[in-house]
Amino acid sequence: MELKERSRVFKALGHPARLAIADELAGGERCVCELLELPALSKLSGPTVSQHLLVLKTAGIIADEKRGKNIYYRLQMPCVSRISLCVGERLNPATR
Amino acid sequence: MELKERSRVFKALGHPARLAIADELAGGERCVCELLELPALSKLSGPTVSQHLLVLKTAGIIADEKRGKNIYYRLQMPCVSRISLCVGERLNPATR
DNA sequence: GCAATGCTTCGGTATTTTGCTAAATAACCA
DNA sequence: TGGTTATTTAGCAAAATACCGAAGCATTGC
Repeated sequence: MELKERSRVFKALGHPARLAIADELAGGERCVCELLELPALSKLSGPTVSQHLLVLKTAGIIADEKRGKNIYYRLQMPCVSRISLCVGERLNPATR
Repeated sequence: MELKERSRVFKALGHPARLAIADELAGGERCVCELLELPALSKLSGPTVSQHLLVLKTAGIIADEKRGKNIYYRLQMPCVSRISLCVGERLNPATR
């Protein structure tokens, strides 16, 4: 049954908006308001982004913490950033 | 726009059947008939598995080659096997 | 040529996912 | 207290995905 669990992690990353969030959080924690500014997310409504955050959290990829008025998210599965790099390299080997 | 392309790779791996196929192909090339025998795929119909193979191929994860009566698939993105391992470790750190 | 095998493509339905607006909650400030 | 800001939850329509059976296409063996 761990196959299903493992695939849930990939599924969570399998959406441009969510991958953009993971990429951004690889650079350190961000509050939701900061994430909303990302070019890749700027066309989505607040609730939609919130929904994507929940998917990532449920998969165990990110964690949240409330501080004051804001909620901060951070990457909880550090290997995700390495993964993303590796896939990116494979995709356009010509660009290197 | 490479964000979308990269997320397509994750999306492709984000299904138990397809992840099982990728796992299996990490051990070397297999014909479709062999893949159909995998426990994780044994409950799916031939057409369905074929469909999953197409998704993986479209994402650039696997490649196929016809030899005689059979079609053989192989992993074209080797880093995928490493990725899968890394996620697996993260998921149940207790079991190690 | 004909039948059998291995796999894919087609057409359809059921389920899941995505994204929205409106409404709720929570913290802060005046 | 009442208003404002930051974010989530609820409910819903539209789009995408998953799955199947039937039909199609090569290739092989007789």
